This record gives sequence, C-alpha cells and structure tokens, in this order.
Amino acid sequence: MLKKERQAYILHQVNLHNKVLSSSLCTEINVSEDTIRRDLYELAEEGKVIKVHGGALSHSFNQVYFPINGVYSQSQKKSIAQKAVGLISDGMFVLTSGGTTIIELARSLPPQLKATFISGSIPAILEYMHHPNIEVILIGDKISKNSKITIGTEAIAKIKQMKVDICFLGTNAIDTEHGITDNDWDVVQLKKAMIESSKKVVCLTIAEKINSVQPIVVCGLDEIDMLITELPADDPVLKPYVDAGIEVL
Amino acid sequence: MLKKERQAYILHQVNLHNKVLSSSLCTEINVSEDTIRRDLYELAEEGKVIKVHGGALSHSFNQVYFPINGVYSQSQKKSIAQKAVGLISDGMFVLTSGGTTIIELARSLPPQLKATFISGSIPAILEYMHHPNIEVILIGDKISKNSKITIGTEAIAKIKQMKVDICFLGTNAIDTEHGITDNDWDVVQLKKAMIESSKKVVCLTIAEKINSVQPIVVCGLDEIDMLITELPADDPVLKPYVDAGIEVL
DNA sequence: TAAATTCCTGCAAATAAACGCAGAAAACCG
DNA sequence: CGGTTTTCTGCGTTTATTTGCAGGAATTTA
Repeated sequence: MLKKERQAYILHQVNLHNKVLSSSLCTEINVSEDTIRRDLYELAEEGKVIKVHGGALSHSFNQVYFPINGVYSQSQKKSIAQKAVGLISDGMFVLTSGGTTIIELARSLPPQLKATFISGSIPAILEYMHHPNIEVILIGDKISKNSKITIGTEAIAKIKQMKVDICFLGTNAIDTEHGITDNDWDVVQLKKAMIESSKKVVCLTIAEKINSVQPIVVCGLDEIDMLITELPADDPVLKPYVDAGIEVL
Repeated sequence: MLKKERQAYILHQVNLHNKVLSSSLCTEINVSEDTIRRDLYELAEEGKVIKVHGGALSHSFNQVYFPINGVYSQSQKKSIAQKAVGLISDGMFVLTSGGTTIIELARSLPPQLKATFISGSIPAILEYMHHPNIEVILIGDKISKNSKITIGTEAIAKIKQMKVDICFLGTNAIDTEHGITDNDWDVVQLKKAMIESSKKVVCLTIAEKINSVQPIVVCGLDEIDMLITELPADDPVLKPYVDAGIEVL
C-alpha cells in the first residue's frame, strides 16, 4: 500500500467517524504503529487532523464556536477576574453562576490550573471546555434561553447534593440593606442553592452595581465571604461591606 | 514498445485503478524501472498523474479522498436532516445524541415547531437554544472534552428516568451483523440508555457509514425502528435493513 | 503511586529515486 | 543510402525515503 493511499484511508476514517485510534488503524492497514503515528503526524502538520494521545480527531467537529460579543465594561471585568483567579488553587471544586464577569474569570484561568468547575451556564461551560486541565461538570435541567443557564428543581437538587470549596457569583445588584438581589426568580433559586453548597462564597461585581437593588433577594451580606470589584480594597464605597465582615479584594 | 504507447498504457492503468506501482508496471511492460520512472515523471509534468514514492495516483483519487474543508459530507447530512424533521411534530419530546448529523437536524428544524428537545451534547444544545419555540432540556454530568457531550452515571440515570416519543441517534457505524457500533465507551452507554428510554429509535447516518463496524456495540438492528440516509429508500444498499424490519426513509 | 500505553529518538534495512554515462535506436539531412 | 545528430533506454552508483525496531521518556489510567 502506498503511503499516500494509507494517509487517504486514515483521513477518510477520521472524517467519517470523527476519531481514530492508532492501535486499530495499524491492525486494519497492517503496518506498524510507528508508521501510523508518522502518518498522523504528517496529516496533523497539514492541518487535516488533530493528533491526540492514542489517535487523532477530526478538525471540523472539534471546534465549538462561541460568540465574542461586546461585553459591557470588559476591562473592569478583566481586572475583577484576575483578582478572582488568585483564590483558586489546584484540586479545588469550584461552583460558578453565569454572567459576563464569570466568563472573564473563565478566560483568565491559568492553563496549568487543575481544578473542577461546576456550572449550569452554557457560555461559562463553553469557556471551561477550552481549558486543557480543568474538569467540567455540567448541571442539567431545562435551559432558560434568556439567561442561557439551566434552571429548575433538578438543577437545584443537584447543587444541593454538593459541598464545594468555593463559589463565584456574578452579581446583578448588591447593597448593605438587602444584600445580593436579582431580577430572575429561577436564577435566584439557583444562586441560593449555590451559596448553601459552598464553603466559601465570593461575590463578583463591577463597582457600578454596588448599592443598587433588584426585586428578588438572593442572600444577606452575612452569607457572603468575599467581595471582588475592580476598585482597590480601601475604596470608601466598599467600607460598609468591610464593616459588615466581608473580605474585600 | 514505443514510448508513447507505453505512456498511454500507464495512463490507462492509472485511470482504471486509481493507482499504479512502478515495480508492477516494469514487469508488465518489461522495461527497467528507470524508464517507468521517467515516464511517470513526464506524465506528472503534464499533470496527467500524481507521482508518489513507489508509483503514481490518478487525480480523481485526491478529489475523492481529500475533501477541502468544512463539515464532511455536509450536503448529504442536510438531506438526512430534512427527512428527519418530518418525523417531529408539535408537543413531542425528542432525545438526541451528538454528532454533525444531529447538528444539521437541529439547524433544519422549522421555526414554528413547538417541541421539547433533550440532549447532553453541547454543540446540539447550542443549536436548539437558537430556536425560538423549542424547549431545551440539558442532561447534566461530567463533560467529555473530546466528544463535547456529558457522560457518566448521572447522565445515564437521568435518561433512564424518561420515556420520550422519539430518539435520534447520530450513528458512527452500522452493519447487519452487529447493528449499531461506536468507538467511545461512554458515548455507547449513553446511547444505550437513550434507546431504552424512547418509544421510537431513529438512526441517522450517511450511506458511507453503512456496513462499517466500530469496536463497541450499541444495539442490534432489532432495536432500531427507522433508518435515515441520504439515499432513496429503495436503494439496494438498504435492502438488508428493510428485510430486518427497519423502516427506511 | 505503580502499571500500562503511547510517544519519541536514533538507527538499520529495504526500497525507490536521482544522476551520469554509454550504447542502441530513431530521426534527420544531404 | 550513409553519416550525423538527437533521443531513448538500461546500468551502476549514490542519495533519499520509508519502514520497523529497540530503548527510554512521557502520558494516561487504575
């Protein structure tokens, strides 16, 4: 069998089944595994396949596109995210809500971090999936098309079964009187469950949302362990929260 | 034998078999390998053949086996999707696997369709989310980064709790002897559960995958209710499946 | 952490290609 | 027809490619 022929066969198989194993190919074509590996290497060089440990994957199926729309206050959110990643270390179990701040957090994760991220937010999950070393656990249930997050009793029950190290909440509104408030009943139920199931609750928000109120209460200030904004920790706006016993970053 | 004669013979052989070996040609025509090599060189210069180490290939060979890019066999998958959407009607509960054929199905859903789609495949879920009228239920569990689908006991348990109207399986390989087969253990477990939990099992596959086998068995032909390919229902390739009692579209 | 795969590197054998050359064949021309 | 030129072919040598194999490193899995 000619080399090109062999490579054509391999490529064909990859395109057909989205995945091939070196081991099965070498028995099919009856050549050594080294030859297969070299073929896969060459095909990968040409961008025809994606080489992985043990075989190869098709290129077309493997890339999930995701929209990069203009995020509001992106630079502030980036700086919040960078403060937040410092709280995550190897081996941790991390629960996150949805929201653009969380997305920024996901994008800011250092590539060598090995942790487990749990979420019901589709955009967040997409980001986590691109990370090489983190495990991703998806909370299932009905999807809310508005918030792009899974909502419902199943999701809440699943969250309540857990006890994770840390939980990051993208926050819509926070003030000293009511604590965290939001405007979507289902999302609030989820966040409540998340807070209950976490050893540490970290609230991420841009300064703009501080001291604003939304209709539905998520939790009081006493349930929040940390508050992260783009402001320096000693900014006067944050003083009431420090006084309430929240660690501010 | 004249040079022109010889080259005509070579060209004929290449077009006939899509490939020739220098070694076999030189015994056939009874000339030295150098001569053959020179002939192939000239034919390659004229663009009549593609010269490779050890022989030559016809140009059609490359066209057939090296599709440019984009989703493999997209047009076939579109036509499969269009046949499949005919099976879905308002109010139905639909369970789907992942795979590019399923994505095409998701994109082909008529906008006014009101149904509930259930899946653990992230790319499929993303498509369903864009649809204005369908409810989307996400099966949660650990995400497999390779297959972009949730896998594990939670996911399987969740599926087993259901009894949906119809289930669409993107299929990797199917043949009359083993039935549906696949190459990812976790995905196979999921598909098995899906089949169990559905009143009707529809298998979607491009004709090319028919009569191919993968290492792990998903289910026998007797568990499949319908088979959809891009071929017309009376194509002889499909006859064995019709005979096995499967409705072919 | 230990065992099992898989991967990489260098190497050697087999095969194929390239090159120059000389003799044979064909084509050309007076 | 005879001589010259050009083209073609096969051979020996050298070079390049391909392939399998052994080992040790790296990665995955239990």
